Amino acid sequence: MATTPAKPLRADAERNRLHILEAAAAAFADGGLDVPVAEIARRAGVGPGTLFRRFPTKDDLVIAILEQRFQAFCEVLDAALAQPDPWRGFVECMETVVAMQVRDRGMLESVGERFFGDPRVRELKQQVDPKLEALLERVQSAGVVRDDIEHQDIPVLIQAAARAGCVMPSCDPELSRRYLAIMLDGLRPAAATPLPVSAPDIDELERRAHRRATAERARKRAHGSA
Amino acid sequence: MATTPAKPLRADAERNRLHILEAAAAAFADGGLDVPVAEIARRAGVGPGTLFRRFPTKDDLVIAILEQRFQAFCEVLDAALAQPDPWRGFVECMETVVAMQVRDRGMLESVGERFFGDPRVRELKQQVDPKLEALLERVQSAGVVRDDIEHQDIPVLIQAAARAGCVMPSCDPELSRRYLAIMLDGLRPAAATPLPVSAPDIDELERRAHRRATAERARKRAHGSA
DNA sequence: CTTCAAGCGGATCACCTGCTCCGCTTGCTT
DNA sequence: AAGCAAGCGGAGCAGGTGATCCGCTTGAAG
Repeated sequence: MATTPAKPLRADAERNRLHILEAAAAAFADGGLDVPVAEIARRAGVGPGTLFRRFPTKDDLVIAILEQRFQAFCEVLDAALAQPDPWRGFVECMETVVAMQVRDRGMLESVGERFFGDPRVRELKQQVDPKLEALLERVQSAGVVRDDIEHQDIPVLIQAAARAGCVMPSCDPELSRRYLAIMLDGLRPAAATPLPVSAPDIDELERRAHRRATAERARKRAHGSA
Repeated sequence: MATTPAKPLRADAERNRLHILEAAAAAFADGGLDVPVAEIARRAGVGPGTLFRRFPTKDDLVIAILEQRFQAFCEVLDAALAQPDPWRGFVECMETVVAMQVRDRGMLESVGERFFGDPRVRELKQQVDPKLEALLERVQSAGVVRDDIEHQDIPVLIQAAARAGCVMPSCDPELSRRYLAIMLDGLRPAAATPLPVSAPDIDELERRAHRRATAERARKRAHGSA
């Protein structure tokens, strides 16, 4: 999909593209999305000009990295669905994904914060959603997860657990397992007190976020030209 | 403590100081810590110069606001401890504090992220810690919260729940109640599967964070002068 | 009322960051 | 080997932000 749809890149250019992607993935993972583009270019051994010809915007670069991450997410979900024991599959999936997020500050910041509502990210999510629904349906049918959980809750809980293990600069995957365990216990039918609020309408939230972002951008342009 | 220890401020200056604090509290609450200082000054109806004379650094301003917030937190804890039913006191306290955090993006970002490890914030936390321990001790003695929870877990869970309701730009206090409810269910003794990881040593994490921040600052100065 | 230091605020600096431009280089084609 | 377009990279631009400086204003003490 992202691989050379029209014109085959020159050999050295393609090599550079890969270097950039590699450097960006590493930089975002341990520095978050705030790492300067110049540093990514330096790490990749190219000039800023080269980077920006390939990825005209910093956002484009982030999205490219996110595509990789979502693909990994998909694979984890498939593995979970292949597990014979629904509960074990579910738990292992949650643990793996949480660990992935903790190790990747960029992912953490982008999906839930800065790129929430971005159309390209929404598309990536839609690719994951059905698998998520299947995973939840399976554990609920087996009676090992309470019925008032909905599939939109899962990513929220994943992010919450990941963040809990990320009390700032020392992100600790181990620690997040502790809080994930508490949340998982809260998902069992035994403990369930009825939930006080219904699950979020993610679509609506995303639309709102996107509208707001667009409006903000428009406001800034207007400010500039006025 | 922060109130005029040495020299009484001139009347108009004191008035301005209060305006600044008010404006900063509002701005941080709904814009996060990234709001430009200039905008706070504008909202307060003063010039940037005035603001920086009173609060020489943006950080100083943030800390001043945090002092207020922590005091409010203390009051909520006292109220919870006054509740005759331990569990109800605990739950109401958690719900209130989570709601406070959701409504105040600045608090959310500062305590767990940007100011984690800051000595002044640590001091504020120490003022809250004993109350937190008492609150937890009470529910555990009553047998309504599992025993393998430790007091350091509480702020982490609060932050996690608050963040869960903050899927970016539309922070929704209602939504965070849903996820807090799940976590609270996970705290009941009934559901408890043994926790896989021990509670964080917050002190150690804070020391590490502070050391890292100091090192980073030193690195930048060196870069500047070299 | 006079006086004067404390206070004010905006122009300005220093710096950082995303992004662009353009003269030079380099891989592919014939 | 030669020619040329695709590619390169660094100098530099635009804009935004924290912080400062300095000439003017104003509250309050005598």
